[in-house]
Amino acid sequence: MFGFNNISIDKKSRFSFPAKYRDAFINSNENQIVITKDPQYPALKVYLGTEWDQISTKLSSLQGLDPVVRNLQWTILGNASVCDFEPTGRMQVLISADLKKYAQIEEANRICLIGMGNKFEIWNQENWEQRQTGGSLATEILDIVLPESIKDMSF
Amino acid sequence: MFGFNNISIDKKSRFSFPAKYRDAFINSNENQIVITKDPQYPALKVYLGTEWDQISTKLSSLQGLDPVVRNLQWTILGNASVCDFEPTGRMQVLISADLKKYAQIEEANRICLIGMGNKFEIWNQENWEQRQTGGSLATEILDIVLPESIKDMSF
DNA sequence: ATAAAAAAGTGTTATAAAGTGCGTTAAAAG
DNA sequence: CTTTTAACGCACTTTATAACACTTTTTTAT
Repeated sequence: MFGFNNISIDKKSRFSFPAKYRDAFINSNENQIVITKDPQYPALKVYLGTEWDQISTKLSSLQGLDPVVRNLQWTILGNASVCDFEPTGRMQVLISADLKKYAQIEEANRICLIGMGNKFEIWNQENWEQRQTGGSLATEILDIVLPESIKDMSF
Repeated sequence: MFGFNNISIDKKSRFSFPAKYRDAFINSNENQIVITKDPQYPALKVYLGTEWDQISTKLSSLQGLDPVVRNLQWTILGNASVCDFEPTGRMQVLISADLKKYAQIEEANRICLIGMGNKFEIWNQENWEQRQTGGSLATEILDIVLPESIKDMSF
């Protein structure tokens, strides 16, 4: 599940996964898709249900009294939108108004869906291009000092 | 049970859980909801009855001579409001005047209900936004030195 | 102490908005 | 040229919320 896709979102804020990923979804028996905020960039993360279960379980088990951990829990768990998903059907997923706003795709009728192996990212086209050509984005957050407990996690 | 929801509270201080959580409540056979104070932030914690039983049992069994433990017991146990809850019905819950005040949602007719997996948080919208964008809140309490006995608990 | 009034809590209904499903058309791929 | 995929439009369903009516509890005044 790799690669760049420029796809449309309809008036009700739905997009469909490109057909080329269908087999992969069917093979790993996915029936849920989870979209949430990227903790560093104005972009969205898209996890398959099986992957999400692992990440969310681990993240919610961490000691939430550490402010960095608590912030990650808020961002990732607190913004997760879980959608039922049929790999044999239209593979359509709704993006909530709140997540659209965060990724700055409120107005857009096109988004960039980037396959990153076990997850996807959703970007506003301009932000993606700027990021690719080395520019930085107004809202990005880079200087996080991570506590030991999450240094071995990848989101 | 994840995700961000901006929902209304009516004139009588009731809110209803979004319908998307209904199945989860039914599956875990919940018939009680507990709302209490968040020990660190001006926010509320919402536990399912089954989860509450575990947390409250464990917390009340701790040695109450440690001032930090005692404070947590007061805050969490001493402010808990237990509501009957029918997952198959309207899923409505009343927020007491006292808890509204603590979370600074006295005037507001909207709240943020944040699904964090096994629990929810309720925030006043402005506080939530400020917290998410890295700001700190006047009433938050961060520098708690935790006794060993609660380091493995997550509230 | 009792009655009246006010407040607090519970439940129902109506309606607008949001979300879902599916058929059709247009575009792309084989 | 045929088949598959992507995008669009429409109709239907579900959900959220405000408005209203009723019951119970608390407060106030006599």
